[in-house]
Amino acid sequence: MATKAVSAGRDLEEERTRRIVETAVALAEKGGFEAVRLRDVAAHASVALGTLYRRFRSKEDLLVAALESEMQALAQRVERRPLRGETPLIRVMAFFTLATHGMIRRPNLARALVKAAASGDPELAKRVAAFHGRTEGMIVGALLGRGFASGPNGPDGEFAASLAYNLNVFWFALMVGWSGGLHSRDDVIARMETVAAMLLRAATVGRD
Amino acid sequence: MATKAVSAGRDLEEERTRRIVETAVALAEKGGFEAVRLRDVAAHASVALGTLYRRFRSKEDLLVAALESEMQALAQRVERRPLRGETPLIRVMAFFTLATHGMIRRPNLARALVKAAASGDPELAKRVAAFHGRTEGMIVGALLGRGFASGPNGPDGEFAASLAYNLNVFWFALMVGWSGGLHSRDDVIARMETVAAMLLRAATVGRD
DNA sequence: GACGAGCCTGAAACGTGTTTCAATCGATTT
DNA sequence: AAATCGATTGAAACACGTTTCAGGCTCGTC
Repeated sequence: MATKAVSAGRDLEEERTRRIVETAVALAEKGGFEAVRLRDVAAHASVALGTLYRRFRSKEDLLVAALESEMQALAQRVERRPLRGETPLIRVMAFFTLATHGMIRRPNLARALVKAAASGDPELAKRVAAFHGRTEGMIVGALLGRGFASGPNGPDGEFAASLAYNLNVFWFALMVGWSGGLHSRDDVIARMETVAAMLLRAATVGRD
Repeated sequence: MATKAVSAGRDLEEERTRRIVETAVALAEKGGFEAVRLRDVAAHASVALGTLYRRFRSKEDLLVAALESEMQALAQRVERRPLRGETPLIRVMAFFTLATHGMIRRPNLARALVKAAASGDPELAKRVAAFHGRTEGMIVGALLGRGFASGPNGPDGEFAASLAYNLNVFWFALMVGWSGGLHSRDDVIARMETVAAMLLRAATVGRD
């Protein structure tokens, strides 16, 4: 039967792809961006170099795929244990603290992923934007947690989305700065809190 | 006399360095990051490849030097024609509009410079931080323009510096996004205005 | 004017991302 | 079982950033 064979083939392909991404993550974890040598990735994943290039346009492409996979893990963690807290600021900061720790726990990997995400390739930027969208969804969730969405001064959904976008952009920039050694993990969180507090204050004050 | 000869030597070195950077800018303007092939740069600047590498650690290093030179041009323009406007928001936006147009006027060059600035090399990040500092100085100047520095609700210098830092970080992130084709020039300016308005509102409201 | 130090040059070589290609393999069709 | 078609392989080649080095040049010193 055709379907069976085809889907078996797909499984094989997916299996291979998964192995390639996993290998890339493992190498990046050890030695960062430069340590992800595509010949090594291919060898460790037991595929030929050509196969790797059939799945991924470039090294950055591969690392963006790794980023997507990592972000999905974060999303699952957030889903399983929703962000608690009395105020939107507390909930939002719970999210960014989680995200920051999640990235920085494996610094070499994080730096490699950030570098790939900031590569400037338009094709990749679209995909980066796509998962930014998912991240923003989580931020909106944190913003609109209980007792905020329908409050008299609370931002509505559309406004929360814009806020989430801005917070997300800011966080990404802080990660780029951290990646270059400009500031520490605590700096990232502290700055994030300052800005989040200001944006939220402006949001609640200005919308009577 | 030793001094004379040494300074003559320095002049020659500086002349060569300047020519190298200028060539890099010219090539980047035409074809972006990849078009800056160091063999070509060396040839067009009439130096050997080894000489180029004596002055610059890497391709990114060279482009960061170009970025510094471009930013100095911006600083001079701001100095010559100070930013006018009734409110801090208007003045700050005048600055960011100028800066954004200045970068985006030569898109290929801008993309190349952004990529170099976001490369993640700690050595370069320090230098990028240094000119971020100068940029922040200009932003503080815009914030504290007449009628704001000593007003009853106005931020003092230290607070303005923190604000400037955050605005600058945000602008940089928007440029990275623009660089990948995520948003247009007008998007950058509109988003910048939204965030600047919110941060300034929070600043004035929260400091009675 | 000879000497020495440091810089410059030209060229080769190396590493790694990326491309290419003929031979092979595996699954499907006939 | 033979033919077919796309994917995989292994290996070579190419491009470009980066390093290295031997020889030559410039400039200040003696």
